[in-house]
Amino acid sequence: MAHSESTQAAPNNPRLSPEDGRLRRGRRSRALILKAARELFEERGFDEATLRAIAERAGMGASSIYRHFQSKEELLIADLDELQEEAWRRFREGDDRKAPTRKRVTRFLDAQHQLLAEDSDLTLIALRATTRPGVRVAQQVLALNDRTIGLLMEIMQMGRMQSQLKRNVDVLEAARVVFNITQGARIPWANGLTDAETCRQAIQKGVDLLFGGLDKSG
Amino acid sequence: MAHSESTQAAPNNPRLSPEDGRLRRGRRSRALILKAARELFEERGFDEATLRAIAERAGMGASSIYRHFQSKEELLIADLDELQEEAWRRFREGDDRKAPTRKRVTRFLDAQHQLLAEDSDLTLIALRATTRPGVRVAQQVLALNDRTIGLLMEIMQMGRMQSQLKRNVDVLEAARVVFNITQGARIPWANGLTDAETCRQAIQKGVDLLFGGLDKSG
DNA sequence: CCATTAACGCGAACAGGATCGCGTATTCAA
DNA sequence: TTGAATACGCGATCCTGTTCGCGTTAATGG
Repeated sequence: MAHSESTQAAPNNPRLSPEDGRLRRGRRSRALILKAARELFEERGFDEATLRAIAERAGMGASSIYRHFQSKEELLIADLDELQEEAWRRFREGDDRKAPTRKRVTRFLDAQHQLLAEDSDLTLIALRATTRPGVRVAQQVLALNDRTIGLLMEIMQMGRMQSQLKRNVDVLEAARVVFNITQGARIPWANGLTDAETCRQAIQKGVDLLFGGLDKSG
Repeated sequence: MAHSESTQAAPNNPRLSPEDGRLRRGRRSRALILKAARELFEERGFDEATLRAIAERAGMGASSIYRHFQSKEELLIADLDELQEEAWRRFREGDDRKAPTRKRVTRFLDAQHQLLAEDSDLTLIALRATTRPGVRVAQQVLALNDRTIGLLMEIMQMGRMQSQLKRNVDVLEAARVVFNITQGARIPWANGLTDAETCRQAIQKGVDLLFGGLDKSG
């Protein structure tokens, strides 16, 4: 009585062994759902992929999906999570911590862009998700974004300590600006108004402007 | 035969006088719908305001709304349009064309913020709308955004000609960055994670960073 | 007058995301 | 063995944005 924290989905009973038969079946179902969802998102796009179709391909009823996910969008951000990890991994391998800060930032953004460019849907839905306050998926995406911002901040913090950047810059705010530049640049792309390369260049230009500044140096 | 351009909504028969009784009734209905929609958005928020409730308050059936608007979101961007006009108006009156560019930009952004701060829903839905490619409302919002970017560009172009800004800055790209800073800063606010003043300051800080640059000047 | 043509309005129906209540399977404790 | 607890699965149902087909109203032209 009186413990209905989350609406449902995602069991969290500490007394249950991870090898519990119920949980194992659950994990398998979850995997099947994700697989089906990814395939259908790829084939038809997010909005055209019906939950009922996903469920059918996963071999279950539509309502069962809600045992494992709280919303359709969560099926996507599961991917987003992995994709970000991958972007960071690619960035870190081959990263030169002594390279110019601007270069390091660009390298990270390129790695991220390369991955996102393969799936404009993901970008779009992630953005859309943040426009639904109260829904859990919004907070999940915002948390992911914060992690990205954190990484950018880390890079710039290092640059500031090496006196590559002005001493008084607020690295957190700077990281946010960089992030917002990327987000903004992706909207026209995800809407089919520009291609991936143009999007990449827009990000590049924006970052260059930020680093160089607009004011005539005096 | 074969002329179904728009799905429907918005008559455009040049042979009809604007004083045509049908059109007049239509305009009245449109106004009633907008009034009801604004009230309900205000009272319950966008997502909680049902089309059926809006229609009821407007004194008609829900489906009739689609004679005048193509989607629920269009009920909002009608406001967005006016709000932007108002922001520009407020900015222009009392604008000093010889003031420092950074100051002028800030003034405009403050004027805009002051209006948007009254209605976080509007901000959120406008953003959400741009994540729905193909739907007309997306293009409408993108067009409005472009107009804002255009105004910012205008301001900065003037600053560049007065040698306040570096000669080689891409003012269009700079304007986009400024715009993206504002958009990004509003997301946490619209999600209830920060208050309006924090949002304003974030925009302020971001713009300052952009103008000043991150690189240690050399 | 009457036929034609639009713009309007409406109730019914559709579609798809999400919820509910109930039944099943698995585990553990007594 | 039995009973409680818990994770799962499912069909029915709800909710709401949107579409459809039909009837109504107002102007136009012969």
